[in-house]
Amino acid sequence: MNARAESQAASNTPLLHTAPGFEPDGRGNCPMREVLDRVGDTWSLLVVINLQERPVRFNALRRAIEGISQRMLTVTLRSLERDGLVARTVRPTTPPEVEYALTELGHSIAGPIGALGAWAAENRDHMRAARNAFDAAAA
Amino acid sequence: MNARAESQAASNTPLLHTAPGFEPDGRGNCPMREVLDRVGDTWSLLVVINLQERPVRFNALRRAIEGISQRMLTVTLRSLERDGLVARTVRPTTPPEVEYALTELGHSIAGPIGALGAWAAENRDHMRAARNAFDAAAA
DNA sequence: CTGGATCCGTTTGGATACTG
DNA sequence: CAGTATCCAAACGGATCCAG
Repeated sequence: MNARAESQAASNTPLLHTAPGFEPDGRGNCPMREVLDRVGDTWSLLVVINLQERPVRFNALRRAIEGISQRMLTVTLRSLERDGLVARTVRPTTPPEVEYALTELGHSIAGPIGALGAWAAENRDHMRAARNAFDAAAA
Repeated sequence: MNARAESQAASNTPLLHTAPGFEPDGRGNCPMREVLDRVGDTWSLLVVINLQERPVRFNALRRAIEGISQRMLTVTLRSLERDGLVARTVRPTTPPEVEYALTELGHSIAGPIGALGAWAAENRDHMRAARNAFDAAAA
């Protein structure tokens, strides 16, 4: 089969977005992309994981997530709240106490995230080894 | 319980990185972060999904993933190859044919990714609604 | 066909200082 | 305690041109 015929055959078998969550909606947007655009940033998943056990207050969360700046914690929490994954509760005491908790939707994403986390834990060494091998070969 | 006592109690119960894949390794790096740093970008997961069924050549992949630029496809494939998720095979014909396929490691991550994709498909409307409600409340 | 190289606008995110 | 506002450097990513 020559190159042209092969590419012809390939175009007969729709290639893209065939897995669940990847079907485009007509304007090139697939659900996966929308979700990644929202929780695929540096901090969102880490925040979700840290809220899984129980509600946590702002500065406790800040201390828990090593390396996050105050600004990014605020921004991340607002984004998660906006998407309905996190609920924000203010108790008007002095000083004010603001508690963040996962919503039902937030809890529901913890499963898939956990699956990815488990994969990460199992395969980090494998990935590191592959990376070292690749870099060694390039040198 | 006052604020100090509460924060004391909180510190007695380790908060961070308690889920699988989130335990730090001593230098603040958790597996999840490493993985997200590698496949959490705009295109990596889409490339993996598109390689799930069968190996695909460069330009077929380019056509399949709507919106990806030539440069980003190259960059993304190199990154996935470096991490051992994708294998690159060159057939020295004229014109050259370069085929990309998932490695065993690449196939193993398709499961967790699929779980996230399924969640995305099920909950995209829910997230959109939450977002609209939030924006409406802010206005 | 499969890229590499370059240019350049956009976005991300850290540091810092200030507020109720 | 829980933010907000501003500044700024680095990274991301698209467009374009060139090459084996």
